[in-house]
Amino acid sequence: MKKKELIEKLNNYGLKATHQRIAVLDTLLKTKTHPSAEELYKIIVKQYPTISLATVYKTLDSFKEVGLVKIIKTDCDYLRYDAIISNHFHLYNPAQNKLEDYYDNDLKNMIENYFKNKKIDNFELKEINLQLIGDFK
Amino acid sequence: MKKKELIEKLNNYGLKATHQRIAVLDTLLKTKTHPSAEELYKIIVKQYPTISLATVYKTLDSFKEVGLVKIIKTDCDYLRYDAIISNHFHLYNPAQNKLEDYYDNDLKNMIENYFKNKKIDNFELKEINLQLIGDFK
DNA sequence: TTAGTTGCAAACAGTTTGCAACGAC
DNA sequence: GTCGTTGCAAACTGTTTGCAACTAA
Repeated sequence: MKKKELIEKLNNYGLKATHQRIAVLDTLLKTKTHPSAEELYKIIVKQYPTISLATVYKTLDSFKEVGLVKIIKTDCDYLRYDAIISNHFHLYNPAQNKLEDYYDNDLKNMIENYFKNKKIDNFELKEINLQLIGDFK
Repeated sequence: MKKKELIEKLNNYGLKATHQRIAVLDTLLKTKTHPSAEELYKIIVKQYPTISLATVYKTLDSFKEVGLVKIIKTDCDYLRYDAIISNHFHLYNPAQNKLEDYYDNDLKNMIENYFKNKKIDNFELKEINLQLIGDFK
């Protein structure tokens, strides 16, 4: 994504387009591993040596607040971030600590249809959070 | 569950039946809210004033190692524990931080059948981790 | 110009660890 | 008696915060 587009995206979400935010958003969009704040920081600091880890945290928190990213929790002991593109699931392997996106509209539709017919007592479903645990081959 | 049964259960899983472990297992089985280590500690310490928080952590970790409990991660910033009884899903509300078991064999079978026919490329599915996010009424 | 953002260092929360005393087997 | 477990305090890790300096709009 070009710098101009990144700025536009930030503005669309009501955020000032600072260098730091542009760098974080750019890096997060480019990184497919669902990185932690620290991982993002280590990548960004190479191009942008004055950025601080706290800023990465604050930036990710702002992004989360406006809905630009989601937090993913896995078995590992830090938060991972997911730049939101569309509704999807995750594949995860605890031993490798590897997390991948999994797009499957059939599965998504199947589950959504299931809950159109079947209502859960005393619960109004808003969102489905599905992690598929297994081994990458 | 009676004390005798608790001891038996611990032994079956290869664990020495100490007072502390009996208390933690007993409390965890009785508590339906999927408590954190600290919550369990606060309950147990009333009956057993000398137990320490570190012991609760160590105990829960032993339980996890042998497969007596599972860790559940939600939006909240501590770990919650689930005494394993059978395969089930979870309902979760982030605002209330409320987590409930959700048993639904139809849903479970539907998803399992789906993956009998549809294989994921380069991934061998072992386990399904499903959280239903929404509002309790 | 100014309200919001950054960077630093210090604080924080939940969890883990080292180790001497203890207890289950 | 032995070896694993406990309890304490201290350490650790990831994350958050307070605040003065800075900067995008």
